[in-house]
Amino acid sequence: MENVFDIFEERGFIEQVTDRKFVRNLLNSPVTCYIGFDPTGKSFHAGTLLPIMSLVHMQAAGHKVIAVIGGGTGLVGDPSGKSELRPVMTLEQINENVQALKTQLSSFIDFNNDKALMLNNADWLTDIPYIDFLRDIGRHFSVNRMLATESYRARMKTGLNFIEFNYMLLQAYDFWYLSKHYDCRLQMGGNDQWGNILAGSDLTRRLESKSVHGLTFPLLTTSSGIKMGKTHKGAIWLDAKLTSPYEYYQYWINQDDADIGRFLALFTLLPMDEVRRLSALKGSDIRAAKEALAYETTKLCHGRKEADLALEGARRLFSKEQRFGDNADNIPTCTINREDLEKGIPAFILFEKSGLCKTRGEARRLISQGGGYINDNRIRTFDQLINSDKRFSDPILLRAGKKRYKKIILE
RNA sequence: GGAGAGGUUCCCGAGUGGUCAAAGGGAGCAGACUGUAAAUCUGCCGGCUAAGCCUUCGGAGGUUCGACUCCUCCCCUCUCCA
Repeated sequence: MENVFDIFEERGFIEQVTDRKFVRNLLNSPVTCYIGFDPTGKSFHAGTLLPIMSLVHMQAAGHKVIAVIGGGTGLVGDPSGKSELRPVMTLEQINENVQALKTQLSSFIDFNNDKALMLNNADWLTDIPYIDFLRDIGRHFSVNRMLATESYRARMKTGLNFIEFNYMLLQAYDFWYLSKHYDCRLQMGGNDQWGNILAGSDLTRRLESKSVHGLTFPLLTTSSGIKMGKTHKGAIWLDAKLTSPYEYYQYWINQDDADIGRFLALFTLLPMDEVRRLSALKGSDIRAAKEALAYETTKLCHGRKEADLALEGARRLFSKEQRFGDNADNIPTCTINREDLEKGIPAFILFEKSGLCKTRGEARRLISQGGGYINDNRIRTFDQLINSDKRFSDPILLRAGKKRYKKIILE
């Protein structure tokens, strides 16, 4: 079997490694590795997809993976890569999130027969006596060196409080704990975790005279510099209830040309030959590559059926010939009271009600500027009365701008 | 605890008694051009069926015809001193 390290390198997963040769060698035989995840939300989002994909590859290569949900560290809050203190979460919130994340992750990773583990670091972190911790763990950390790390240095201007300062020790403790109890030899994570990973590796060496390693992924931003997985509306969630498969598909198909090749390698499992072929496409042919990216990512996250639907729906809406038609698709919908519509609803109110615009003012602006469409006809005046007479065929399709659609269902 | 600086609309950041819903930039949205891309140009960018009205400038009070701008108290952040 091919060494995952090579797969990682080929697909662009690697930013830094503690010791390239050593780690590659280590991965020649089955190894246990871990990645920590924040329990800050009830769902993972596109920004956490990269580490998840790395676990998928690790597992496929026969390694044992541990996903650590930071139920304990979440109580403290990681300052890495953040400019401000994060709101401290309550234990209940975190526990709720941990549960949800567990189920979600299991659609990517096989947790059967201990092939993979999901642990909550609250289990070993929350009961440590403070004095013991200081004496056994704290003494191994040089404050001078900690202050020199990128993650802390960045915070020297804006401020860093003691609880955040401690985060590094807790994550280091995790790595040590996992190496001791699960023979975990490798920690992976985003590049903002580099300092924390090294801290864990140092601590383990000091405590156990054992060498454990780390590997980080590039911190993904899109070509335009925006953090991966965020849009103006907020995060792109992996949970279908928070981000529908249709929206998820749209998120991916709308990525920059410049990002497509990189994303195909990172976020799909297509063979690299195919990735290279798609990446080589030029001009408007790139759409084919984007479609592949959108389809494959949606399939991985939501399954083949949903991916097919999203693909069809998108094709129907965006193909020149027929903009809308039958209703067998999963375009976002909203329901409107039938009687209200019979009486007639001003267009801008309809746009606001449908959720296409946040406020009526926004809807007014949209329509006035020529961005409001109903069944593919531009609406002329913002307060044009929309009603259910023949001019508007039964499934009313609203469109805001070029690519945001909403289907109106009467009830 | 002492001294100083500061908290402005999504973010950065002007404003220091009326001309302020608040400069400028970024982000975002729309239009044109396109390929559901990028770049570019134009318009928009607190709420409200709006030439007007309403709610905002850390919080609570006060001075004033009138406050984001002045006074009082409180909360929070940063820098230096301990």
